[in-house]
Amino acid sequence: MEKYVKILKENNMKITSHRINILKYLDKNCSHPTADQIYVDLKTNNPSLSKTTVYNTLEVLASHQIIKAITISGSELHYDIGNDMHHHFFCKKCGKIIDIELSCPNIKKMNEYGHKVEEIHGYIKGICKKCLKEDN
Amino acid sequence: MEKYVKILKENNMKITSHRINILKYLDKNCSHPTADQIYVDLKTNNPSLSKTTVYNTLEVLASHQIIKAITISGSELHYDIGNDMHHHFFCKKCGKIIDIELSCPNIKKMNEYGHKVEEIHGYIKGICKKCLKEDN
DNA sequence: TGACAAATTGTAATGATTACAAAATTGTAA
DNA sequence: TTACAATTTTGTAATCATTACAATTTGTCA
Repeated sequence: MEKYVKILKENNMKITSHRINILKYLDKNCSHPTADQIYVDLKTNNPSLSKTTVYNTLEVLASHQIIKAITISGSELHYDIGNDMHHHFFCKKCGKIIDIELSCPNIKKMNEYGHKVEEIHGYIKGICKKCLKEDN
Repeated sequence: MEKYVKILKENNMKITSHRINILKYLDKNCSHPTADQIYVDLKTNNPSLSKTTVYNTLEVLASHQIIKAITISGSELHYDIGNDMHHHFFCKKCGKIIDIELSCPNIKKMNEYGHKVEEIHGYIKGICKKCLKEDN
């Protein structure tokens, strides 16, 4: 059984080609795409795809914690297939989102607050290495 | 010289009553307000205030690092007057944003990446203590 | 005070996301 | 396989936060 079918089955979601394609897209593209980027890219090979379906699918996948909505840019959501825990860097100049392999040991202390923790996001903003160079 | 006037002066910003009021509002209300909340609350005593002015002012204050735009909710920006470094908890049920006094020691490692770091955001999402209780 | 740059205003536009109802598809049970 | 209920998909219209813009007003400094 295909990897993505398995994921959907495990989460009691019906198997549809759009869902498989979106999952596969997120898995293969580590580029933190937006809903629109996913829509445009998949639309070429799946002309029947509707943008609402992309939004619906991302919403249901996120609610099952299969993917994660990244709010770093502040203007639109980006999506990440949540394999390992990592942080994100956002370049204020070029808008690129770069993975940062840092883990915060203090997160365990969150339990003391009494809230139920479901997601942890570490966002760092500034100017990326590449843009810094180009500024000279 | 008043505290807020001083902040504006230090940043070469013209002194206007709207700017002082918005700064004061953010300083007194540790509630992480949105632009709209600030607008509605200040409008009552300052009928001439325009919503665009609130957006402009928040934008320029943030660009001077006097305040910080919090992107935790994903749908609208909240603002924090950045005194000390702290993280934020977002309740997915009631939408409240709660300050979390945690600091991540690993952040120093960010220098190794070569990016210029300007802001650090730690977001934790889940269900807050209060909503957990009410669910029973 | 006068001049000029910067700030403010109100309205119109933008852009991401959501609401909704009709049509299509999936999974299941006979 | 067939039939049916529940879920998914579609396309369009609405929503809501934010931005663009041009006219007007205000702050600052000589």
